[in-house]
Amino acid sequence: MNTTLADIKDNFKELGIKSTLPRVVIYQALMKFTHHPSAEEIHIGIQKKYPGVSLATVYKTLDLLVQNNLASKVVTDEDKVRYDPRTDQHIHLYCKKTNKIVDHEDAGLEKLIADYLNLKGIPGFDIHQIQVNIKGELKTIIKK
Amino acid sequence: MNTTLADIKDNFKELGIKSTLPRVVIYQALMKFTHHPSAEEIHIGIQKKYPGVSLATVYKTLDLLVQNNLASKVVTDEDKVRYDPRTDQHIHLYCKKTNKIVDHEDAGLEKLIADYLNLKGIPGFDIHQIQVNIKGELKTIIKK
DNA sequence: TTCGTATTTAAGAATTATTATTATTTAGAG
DNA sequence: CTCTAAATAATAATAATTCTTAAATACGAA
Ligand SMILES: [Mn+2]
Ligand SMILES: [Mn+2]
Ligand SMILES: [Zn+2]
Ligand SMILES: [Zn+2]
Repeated sequence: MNTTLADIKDNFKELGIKSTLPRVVIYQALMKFTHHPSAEEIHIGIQKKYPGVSLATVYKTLDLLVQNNLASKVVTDEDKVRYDPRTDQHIHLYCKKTNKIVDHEDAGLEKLIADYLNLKGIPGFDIHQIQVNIKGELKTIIKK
Repeated sequence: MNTTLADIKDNFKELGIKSTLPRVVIYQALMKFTHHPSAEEIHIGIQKKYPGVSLATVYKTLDLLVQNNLASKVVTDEDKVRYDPRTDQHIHLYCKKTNKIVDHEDAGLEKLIADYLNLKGIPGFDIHQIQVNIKGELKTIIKK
């Protein structure tokens, strides 16, 4: 993963994005979360180490990342957008209990769907992206 | 479809919902739209025939419908919720061009996914609902 | 290494979808 | 037809996000 400070700076430079501390910190924080944080969560998350970064900057930076394909938006039925450090297609599990959204890898299922739709298509519709969201509950794992 | 005024009133009565003109009108409007309207669209849509219904009532009624399983919420990456007069599982096509969201019937695909997940399951996760959203563009149909 | 400048930032105001409050109206049980 | 709990309209409040602007900063050029 391009997760070190130097990597991120290179990453930004390649895209012609000015490398500022707030941006690096926000991007790192986004990558650290596993449950797809909101802008506010990221803002809170960076407070300890980097106080003073404004919430507006968090929003603008997240937008910038999305625009440059370094992140994507994830919508929920709450009134806040959440962010994903991945931009490739993958399945999301939405936990109704914890409100966590976690990634789920299932290449088999994704291929099944893609093949089916490649073959059959959708009349009158040009497919760009297929999203599979699975709602349910994360089970509490009992370690014995 | 239970779409006549009498049907809707019966429908409401069965659920113990008081049958008021605003509610009937809002519910009818929701069913008439095919592209999954926002509360505001519904509010505007009913103005001509039934002016004076407040936007707050539209919101409250839509919530009531959702609570009683007569409608469901549909989220998008815009900051407004849209509503669906269906509550059964079905596929949505999101048109990036027109912002329309249209239903797509494909029992074959839904069964394919359901069977696959029934068999394989998702470790550590209790599946309640599977949502398939397909983003892309509605093709302009050229009638000759 | 400086500069110079276009870009970015922090702060706070503004916007916008949605929800809450409350006085008034109304559905519908009796 | 009356009575009353529930619904409505009007409007204020809330909360996520965006906008505005003056001050700070990155970074290419000198
Ligand atoms: Mn909102
Ligand atoms: Mn909002
Ligand atoms: Zn993800
Ligand atoms: Zn639908």
